[in-house]
Amino acid sequence: MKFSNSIEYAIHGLVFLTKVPAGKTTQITDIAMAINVPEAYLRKVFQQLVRGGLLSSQKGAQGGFYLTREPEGISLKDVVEAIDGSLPVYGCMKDRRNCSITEDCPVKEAFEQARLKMGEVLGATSIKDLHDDLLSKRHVADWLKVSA
Amino acid sequence: MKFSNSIEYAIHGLVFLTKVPAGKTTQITDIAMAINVPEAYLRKVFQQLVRGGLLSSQKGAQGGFYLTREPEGISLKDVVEAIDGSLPVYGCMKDRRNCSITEDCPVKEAFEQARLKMGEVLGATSIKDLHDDLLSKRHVADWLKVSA
DNA sequence: ATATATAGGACTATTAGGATACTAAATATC
DNA sequence: GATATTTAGTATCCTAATAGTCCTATATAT
Repeated sequence: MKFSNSIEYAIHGLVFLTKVPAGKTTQITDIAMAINVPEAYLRKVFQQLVRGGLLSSQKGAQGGFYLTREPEGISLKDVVEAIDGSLPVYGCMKDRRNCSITEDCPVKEAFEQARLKMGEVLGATSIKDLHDDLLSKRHVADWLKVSA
Repeated sequence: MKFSNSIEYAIHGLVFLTKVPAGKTTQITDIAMAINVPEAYLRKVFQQLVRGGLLSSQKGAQGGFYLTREPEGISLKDVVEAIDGSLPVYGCMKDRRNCSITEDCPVKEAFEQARLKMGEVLGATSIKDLHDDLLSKRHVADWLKVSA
């Protein structure tokens, strides 16, 4: 069980856009090249982020993508939910078993609690945090090379 | 992103075994019938639980499965790890991108923190808790029917 | 008008999970 | 010790999800 590649691509794409002056658009070709992921696939991922409200886009000449909100307002939880739909869920198979528990199932509740905790942590980390951390930790070596 | 069916089958199988007197073995056929899941598949799931040390098995006539530890010593985290190998992981694709961060990647750290929190919660709930909850909540209706 | 860029759908490939079937090995019991 | 019983282990199939590509439609700045 792991978080999808799409999530990683999305995060890196968003961190990259943090460096772009507000109001300016960036084309998918440039972003894909900068973070070194397949362009056609990143386009798909970015479409999901637009639908999720994290990005806005402009069609046509001189168009491209830009952040809808400030990077400090975009949490990792937002990204995961925009891409995967939700944090890891306990999917009860009650119809396949002969189980009549219609509510307050303790199994489901335990997993739900865990999911909420996870959400709290991911919700507390923003794209801006990641961007700043990356710089401050001086992994500047080729991070800047790819993202500046 | 969801927890696998195998995990649910494992949990219900383990809760069922909680009702069996210590030292007594139960055959997979009976367990599968009781919790209403495919026998051949449950056998495979139980093999994973044996390898994970949660169950022991005895071959031959009058053989079967039995809990290795007391049910209060088996947490949901143990079950998830025995089946899925680990709680949800952030799988970094650094080799596909040109990224040279070898340690302390903030993205990875954030997901790792979330994973640990989730582990804490799941680690705090035991198979016995679930069993007792199910009884006390009086969903006895057909839960007892299938598990007694 | 036209060049340029995203939107969106169709499509393929690869991988993981769910499920089954069959063979080998262990053991209680007679 | 022979045998019936029962789990272990493996090989296989099916299905669904993820990863990734490509082509066409649509919007827009110039």
